[in-house]
Order: sequence, then structure tokens, then C-alpha cells
Amino acid sequence: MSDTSIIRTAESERISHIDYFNIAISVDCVIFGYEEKELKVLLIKSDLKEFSGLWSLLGDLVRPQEDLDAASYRILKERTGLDNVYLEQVHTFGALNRHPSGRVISVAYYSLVDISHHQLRLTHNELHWHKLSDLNELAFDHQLILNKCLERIREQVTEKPLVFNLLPEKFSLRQLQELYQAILDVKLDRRNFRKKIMLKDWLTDLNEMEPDVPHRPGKLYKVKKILKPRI
Amino acid sequence: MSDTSIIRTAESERISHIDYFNIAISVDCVIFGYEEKELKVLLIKSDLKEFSGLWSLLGDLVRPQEDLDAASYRILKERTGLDNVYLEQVHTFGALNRHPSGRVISVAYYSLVDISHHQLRLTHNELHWHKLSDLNELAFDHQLILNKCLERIREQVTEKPLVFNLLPEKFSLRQLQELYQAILDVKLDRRNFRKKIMLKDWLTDLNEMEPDVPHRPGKLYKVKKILKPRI
DNA sequence: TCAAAAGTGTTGACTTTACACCCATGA
DNA sequence: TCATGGGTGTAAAGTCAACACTTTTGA
Repeated sequence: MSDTSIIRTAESERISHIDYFNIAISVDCVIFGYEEKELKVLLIKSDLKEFSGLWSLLGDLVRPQEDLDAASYRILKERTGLDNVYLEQVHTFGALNRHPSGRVISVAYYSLVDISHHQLRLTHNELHWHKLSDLNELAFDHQLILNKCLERIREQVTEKPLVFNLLPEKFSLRQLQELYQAILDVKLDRRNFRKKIMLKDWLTDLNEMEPDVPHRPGKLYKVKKILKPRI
Repeated sequence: MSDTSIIRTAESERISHIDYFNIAISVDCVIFGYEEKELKVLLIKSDLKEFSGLWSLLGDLVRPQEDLDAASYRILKERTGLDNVYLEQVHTFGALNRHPSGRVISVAYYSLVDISHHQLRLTHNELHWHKLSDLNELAFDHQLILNKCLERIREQVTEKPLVFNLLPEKFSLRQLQELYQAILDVKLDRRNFRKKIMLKDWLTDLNEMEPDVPHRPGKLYKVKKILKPRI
């Protein structure tokens, strides 16, 4: 890592690094949910005076003995009570003045959760689901982070069976189509959508019908194999 | 960032963060080049005793007053003399024991450079281009980082006019096709390749012919608008 | 004149899109 | 019986893959 041609050891390098141990590293989680045909994101009221009144993503400093992925799972678990959730690293944000307390570099993860999951317990009363379509200014560079994560999800939803993390276990094709429409912000043709999704072979027909709908009920499906944490 | 409901200021938070300022952050650059119909990567002999004899990516600690992107440009510039080069952040690697000197989290970037560029000057005699097809064990988790970057490039080359960064300014369609073949590790049909690349409208016909070839010379092209640094 | 690669189009397979009618259910 | 969405197929357009012959150049 340097041009000096002296052979160094890990120990000598550790010492020479000490000057550099003054950048903090955090993880920010963009936790998406889906409700009322809209994509939502879980935010917490910023507890920093500089951002008072603004909402921010769920984040925390990475602990010295904690893996990055582990930190993101911890944050999610602490805030929602959920484990066993899909999380993916997206990008690292390191602009010099992104944090008013000093140099904090933040690794962004996104996660998709079922808002109606019985296990979901928001553990803080300043924690709320916000419609993506209706967001005010966010603290820090969190709008930037959110945009990047949204972009990533849009790239991935048609390739991988991700969106099922946002839905209850049983769902109809209509619900699934509405979800894709919400994520991609497009209108899809019903017949073509059904053909395409069936071709992917992601779904199992439950031989059950949607209950409590004021019209002809649709069949219910579940996903064959959901993408789960790699931890 | 915490559950305490005391309102904190950036200053008080800065102080409470001090315990956490003991993770170092580095940038590793996967610098790809192309020569003799093969993709190559620029590596340096590891100067750590623990990895003696092994090659490693080009990296350095991020300086306290340095943006992440700026760090990657600095590393590239220091090692190759090149600026004005395409660099993209790919992933951040933070496993606990990835670095023998202590906790070092590394942000990986990839870059594509023209090995024959007149400005290219390798600034260190332990710095060499290695065929991807012919790599030995690398230091740290650098094989992992390299794989991730290669994967990313493969996803992107058909979408964005990236590969032109690997070629001299003027090139023939044969050279371009060989390059795609090297990156994607596939054999492409010449007629289909030409049709497809022309449809993308990335190239300008220079009305010049390839010099010094022992067969019918091909036309030379240059790219219309190369992707350049965002710095 | 030979070897090597340049240049060039068509066909069939497949994928994508657009589009409309009858059916089942609850109110 | 009405309103609502469920369920279904086909044709046209577009994209992709396979494939062969003639031309130009240098040796």
C-alpha cells in the first residue's frame, strides 16, 4: 500500500495506520414495505439537532467486531423485530461533509419486508412507514441513498424473485401485478403479466381462493423459494 | 441513531463516536487492461510479510479529508500516471479478518485503461499486468474483490459504452469484437455483432483503414462519447 | 495465387406487445 | 342484475440466432 520498499509486517502497518483511524463507518438500511398499492420506506425522526424535524434512514455505527452484513441485520432486527429478511448491500457513501458530527462513511443496504408480518414490531415510537410518493426532505444525504437503492431494486425485481419479501405468504396475481406496478411505476398488461410471471416458474398454486373480496376471487399463490439472508 | 430520547447535537454525537473510530477504511482499485486479446489486471507485489510473494490489488487508506471517489482517482493516478479515467464503485468488503493488521474495510472500484496509452507510466517496479486467465493466489480477499468487479463489468458492457476505455482511440470492429469476446468469455457471430454494435450508435466512422495488417484492412472507428470520470 | 480477414442479408425461431370477451362473485 | 375484477388466446411486430459468399490486401 505504499511506495516505500521496506518490507513491513502487519504489526508495523497497524501502527502506521493509527493516524487514519478517525473515520467512522456506519450502515444505513433502506427498508421498503408495501401497503395500499404503494411502496413505503421505514424512517425514523432524526435525533440530531442539526436535522431536527427531518426523517432519516435507519442506521448505526458499525461495531469494531462486527461484520458489515451483520451490522445491517442487527439494525433491522433492533428496529423491526424481524430477522430472516432479505438485505443487500448497494453502495457506500463517503462524501466529506455528509455527516455534521465528523467523517462518517456509510454503507447502504436495502431490505424488503412484509408490513403486515405478525412478527413486525416497530420498536420506537418515532419510527414510521412513509409513502415514497410523498416524502419530505430527509436528513443527511439520505434522499441520495434512497434513490440509489430504489434504482437497484428496479434493476433486480425482474431478474430475481425479490418482491415476494414485500407480500404476505399468500397472494393473488393481481396483488403481485400491483406490486410490480408500484415498484416500476408503470402500468402492465394483465394477460401479458400473467404469462410472463408463470414462465418464470417462481410460484406454487395453493388451490385456494382470495377471501373477502367484493368480486370474483382470484387464486392464491405462494412463492416457491424466497431469497433469504445469506447470514 | 440510538434509542435514547435525549436530543443530541452533532458535537455530543461526535464525542460519543470516538470509541468507534478504530476501523480503518481503504480503497482497492481493480484496474483492467486489454492486450493480446486478453483481459488483464494491474497488480502489485504485496509488501506485507504475511502475504510475501503474493500479488495484490492497488489500494490505499482513505485520507481523513478525502472523498472515496477522490481516493480511487488518487491511487490510479499515483500508480499509472493516468487521470481522466473511468472508475466505478462496486462493493464494500468488510469481513472481520480480511486484513491482518486490524479492522480495515475496503471499498472496491474498478477501472478500465488503455495499456498502450502514451501517458501510462507504471510508477513502481513491482507493478505488473497479469492475464486474468493466469492468476495465482492473491493477497487478502483480493480474488473475491476481483471476481465481483469482473461480474459487474460483464453486466455493464452491453449497456454502456465502457469498453472503449480499454482500447486505443482508433480501432477496428474486429478489435472491438475480440474485446467483447475476452470480457464475456464467449464467441460472437461477426455479422450479428456488427449489426448490434452499429445499432447502438456509439461509433463514428473515421474513414480510415487499419494500417499494417497482413490481410484486407478494416475500417477504423472511434467512439462518439466515452464515459469519463465524474470528478 | 494464396491466405486472411473484411464486408454484407436473409430466414426461421423466439419474444414481446396489443388487444376483447365471457365468467364468477358479492352487493 | 350490476359492478368488479378473474381468467384466457391470438396475431402482428420486433428481436435474436444461424448461416456463406465475394472482396480486398499483403506476402
